[in-house]
Amino acid sequence: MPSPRAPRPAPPAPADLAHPAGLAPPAAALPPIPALHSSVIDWFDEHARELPWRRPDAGAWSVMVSEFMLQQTPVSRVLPVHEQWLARWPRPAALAAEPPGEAVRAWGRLGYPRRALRLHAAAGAIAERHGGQVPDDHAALLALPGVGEYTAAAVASFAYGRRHAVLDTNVRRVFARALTGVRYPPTATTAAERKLAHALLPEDEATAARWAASTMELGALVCTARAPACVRCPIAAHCAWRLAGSPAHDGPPRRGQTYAGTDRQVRGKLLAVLREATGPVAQEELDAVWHEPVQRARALDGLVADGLVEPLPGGTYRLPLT
DNA sequence: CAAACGTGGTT
DNA sequence: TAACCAAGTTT
Repeated sequence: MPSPRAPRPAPPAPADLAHPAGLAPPAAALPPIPALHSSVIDWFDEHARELPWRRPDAGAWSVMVSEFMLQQTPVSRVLPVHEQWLARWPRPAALAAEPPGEAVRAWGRLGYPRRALRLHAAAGAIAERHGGQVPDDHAALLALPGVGEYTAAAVASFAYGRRHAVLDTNVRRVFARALTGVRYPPTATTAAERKLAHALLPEDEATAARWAASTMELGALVCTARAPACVRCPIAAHCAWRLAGSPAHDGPPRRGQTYAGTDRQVRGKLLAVLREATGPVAQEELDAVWHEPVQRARALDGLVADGLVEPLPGGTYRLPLT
């Protein structure tokens, strides 16, 4: 903790940073913030996975494609699709030159296919408004379709080394445990979390970018949701949650999303047929994927409304050409 | 701000 | 096996 007689304005005390919401203080003080940075970054230097979008020669487009694909989809399933995607569309303009349906088809079974549509639209915007170069500015990134607060910060930070708080589910969990002392972060990102993340950001731009990647990787590999591997954690000795005895999550139940029988499942089945088809698909073939006609029609209408499916005059359907 | 939005692996 | 979880965004 900084002395009250510090000769110059000291950075805010760790305990204050960690408890903007007035939660109980941790059982022990954190080390100086720079030491915390070093611990996690040093761990990252030794244990980071080698991923295609992290290679030195990976461009901003590769990073951006990975970020879209990784929105709610595990790395292991993204890897092969990302590789094919970059081989086929090495630059945004190449993707933009093709019909959106091709993006949806190439998306395969990654899930949430609207992301493919948005990535295609983002590529078009980049080609038209940014000279074909993925913007390095957070605000410009945020203006792109499918790019939210997290993705804008991630692309700016990982692709361009810019200084941004990158708050994904991994980082939020690491901060919740190590600094706030709770097992899980709130359901939605709060102002307190943003404040904490910004306060912890290293001053130096390159270090800040490294810190962002490091904390995210720590959450993905060690400080995992169900079974954190604290024995492998570089900051376990300082973790507020551990020091508090690793208390169980107290708030409301995490989240439960049933899938069977939902419109989402029906949409998935319909789109799977259209992805595999080479030409227009007859209504009857789509009817075969789901028995209940009302829900089936609602799902198909939804896909059309979302621009994922294009209805043709003859009562047939295909992935969108425009 | 809660709900919608895919898919598949793990516990 | 039902529930949980995975680098979120949009409405």
